Amino acid sequence: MTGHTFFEDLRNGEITGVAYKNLQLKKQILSWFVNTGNATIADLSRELNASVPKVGELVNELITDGLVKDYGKIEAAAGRRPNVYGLEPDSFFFVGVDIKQYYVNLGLGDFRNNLVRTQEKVPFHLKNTPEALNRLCDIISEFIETSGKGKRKVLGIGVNLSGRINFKSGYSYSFFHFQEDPLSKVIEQRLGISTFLENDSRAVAYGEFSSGSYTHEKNAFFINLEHGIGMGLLLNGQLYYGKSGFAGDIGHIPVFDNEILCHCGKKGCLETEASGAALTRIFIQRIREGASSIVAKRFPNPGDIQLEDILEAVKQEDMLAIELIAQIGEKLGRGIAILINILNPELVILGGALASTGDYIMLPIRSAINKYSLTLVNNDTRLVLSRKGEQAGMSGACLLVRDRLLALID
Amino acid sequence: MTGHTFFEDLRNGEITGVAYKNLQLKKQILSWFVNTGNATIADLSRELNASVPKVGELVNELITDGLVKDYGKIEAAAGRRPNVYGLEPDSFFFVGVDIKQYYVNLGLGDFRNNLVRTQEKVPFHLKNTPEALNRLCDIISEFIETSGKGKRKVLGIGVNLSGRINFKSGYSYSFFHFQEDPLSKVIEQRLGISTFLENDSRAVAYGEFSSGSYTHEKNAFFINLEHGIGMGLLLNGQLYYGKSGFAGDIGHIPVFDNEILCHCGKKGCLETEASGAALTRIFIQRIREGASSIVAKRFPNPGDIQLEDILEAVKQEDMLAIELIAQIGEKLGRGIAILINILNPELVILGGALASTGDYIMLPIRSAINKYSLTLVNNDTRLVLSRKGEQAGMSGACLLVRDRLLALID
DNA sequence: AGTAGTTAATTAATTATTTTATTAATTAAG
DNA sequence: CTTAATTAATAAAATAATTAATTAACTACT
Repeated sequence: MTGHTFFEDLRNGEITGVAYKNLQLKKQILSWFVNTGNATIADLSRELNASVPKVGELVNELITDGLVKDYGKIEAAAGRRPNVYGLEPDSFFFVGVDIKQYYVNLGLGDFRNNLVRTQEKVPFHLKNTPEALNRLCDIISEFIETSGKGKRKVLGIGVNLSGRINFKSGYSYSFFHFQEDPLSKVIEQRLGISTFLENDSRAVAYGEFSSGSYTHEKNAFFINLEHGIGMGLLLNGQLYYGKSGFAGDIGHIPVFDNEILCHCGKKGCLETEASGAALTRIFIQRIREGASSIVAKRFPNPGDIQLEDILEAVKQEDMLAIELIAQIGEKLGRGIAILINILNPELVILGGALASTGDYIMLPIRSAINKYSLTLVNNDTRLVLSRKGEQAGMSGACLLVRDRLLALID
Repeated sequence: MTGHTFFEDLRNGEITGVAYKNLQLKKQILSWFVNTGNATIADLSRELNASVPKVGELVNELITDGLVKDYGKIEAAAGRRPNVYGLEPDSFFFVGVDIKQYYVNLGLGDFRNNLVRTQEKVPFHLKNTPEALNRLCDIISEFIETSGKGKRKVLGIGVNLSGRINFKSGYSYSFFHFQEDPLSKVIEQRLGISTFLENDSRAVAYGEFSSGSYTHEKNAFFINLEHGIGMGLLLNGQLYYGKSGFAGDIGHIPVFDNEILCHCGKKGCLETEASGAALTRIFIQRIREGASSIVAKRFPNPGDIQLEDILEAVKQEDMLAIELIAQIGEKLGRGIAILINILNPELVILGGALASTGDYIMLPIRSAINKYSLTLVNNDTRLVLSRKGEQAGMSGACLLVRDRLLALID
């Protein structure tokens, strides 16, 4: 016993020798609780290759720090019943902020990946101005104050932003890059709480991968189908960033021989024909060419039609919308087939607004994958729709902050 | 001191407690020597967070086992000079077998990644028959016997084979899959030495990544340009396999809208227009259409022209060959641009037969990458030519066996 | 050349951890 | 209802590791 708390030790870079090893073992214990769930002293001792008294001592210290809880005795086939231990959900909390184009979702997550409070679709217009940044900070600040847990109980804030993000430096290259300091530091100073920035698709991906059904998968994609196309990659069981954190940019891979200029400045990007933006563009064009659709009736000016309207129309079985979403799916499938051939994943999760059309987009994607990727490889790959929807963004942001602060990931 | 050698402990799965921890620390010490080079006791103690006496004890045990060597004292700015320790090259050896279409390269590698003996271009025709397998075993067996080191000194054999390989099970899906047992086991039983199978491009990639210049890179591709296109991926500092070991299949990603049937059964594969095979096909076709080339003179029947002849012609500045290799490069570059966008690597190494044409293929690739991938992302990426050539295959095979047997990788 | 200042290696002392033994808690069988 | 069997938790003993102290080896400066 050093008398220092887990977090004090963690922040102390000078820690060596016995204290260092104890800290490492504590991290392993917490990591086990996070990834595998509750466990007995005997379980931990066996799995982490440490003696029972040692594990018992460290677990007790973690209980003293408020991070771990004794969940009481459990059933046993025979013999004395063991106590199980696990994370203490009420010890500390994390705030996940999921920034969309026209609104923000905020979630307060506990240690065990439950969103104890959420505030969805808070009006906010994502613009690259100091005013928008101020407004964002105010929204987060008010959310924390009204959450009733007290600011000191909030260990960290995770912010999901679209575009290229370098999470290590905390810089955003697409929004709020008008000051010298990295964005994460700016928010941190405004709110007085540790803040981590993350690419939105990657954060959602982390939420999906860490939640329930998919914790055993080691190599997976999460494909975020909104106006643009984003992706989060799980490779060898780790979130993959690439050299500067720009990995996963599937939207701008050159796969078409078209002349459509993408907003990235290049031609032939996947996004030009297989994104929500492309769907909207093509839909409006077809309406203007005289195609019939239930959407057309509601909009005297076809230019006013939004992506949401088209997706709504799919659900109402509008023929034009269904036809076009299938086309988009077919093209997306070709892009995904490329990835499957290269990375041989076990799981592909489709999420984002377009994924809400269910089989209408999923089946064309599946058939394109079968057509364009090698059977031996794509047989390994399960294709599923996200079932978490908007939750995944907030939850992923909270999880990333938790796991970074506990130094379970780097 | 348990009295057991490192390898005995390693094989003993039942090992627990103190002995287990000592074994782990020994692995870390060896790993340090492998990846970072020689070190003093003090260095190791600092880096591995273990005390000086403990490290000293374990290093001495490793010396007793013959794995580690005392390299004597080194210079120091002040104070008593430390002894440095490192791998003992002569303790054990590994055999790397690089199987090509019409020949085999064999190399005997020591603990420090030196090929102490090689036997290149041993005639061998890669066919999917028991006879070919027998001949292969004979070749390996003779190489070991004539190497002069004694069979007992050979710790393992690494075999590189093209096509899809599952290294964990030891199965090959493209060659020698006519028996029930995995191929690695068959060879192992024939020769009496532990054998590991690996995809050829991945093995070469490992050789390149582990050798000298590129040990600091964490995310890199090695692209193997032969008749087909293969790739080895290093992601987050680890060789990447995907779910079943099929990752890296860049040759069959669908990027063209052509009608050329690939040998994989699909259309539009990158290989159909951007491989050595495509180069040969197009070259012959152009000759038949009446194009002039120095190669044409040597072959009354254009159908007899081989890839090697065309590559030779490039070096002699044959205009047709140069024109076509640039075309191939441009198309390859587009495929590589896709990968760069998705994986944001820091290094791309071009290897294989086509890479021997140097700038003739490299420059078109580079310009296509600039054209098709995002500047922010491709600025991170260094594109280089392999300088190891045929050596990389043998060396990579040896390294993979070494690191697997030392349990440095899994 | 001698000495102060450094750093390595070794040894001794101390601290920490694991192992073993013991006690406690529980189930199932007789 | 008692006892044997089983497993957990705790305590004591034995072992092992670290830390601190010492000695050794070397440099540079006076």
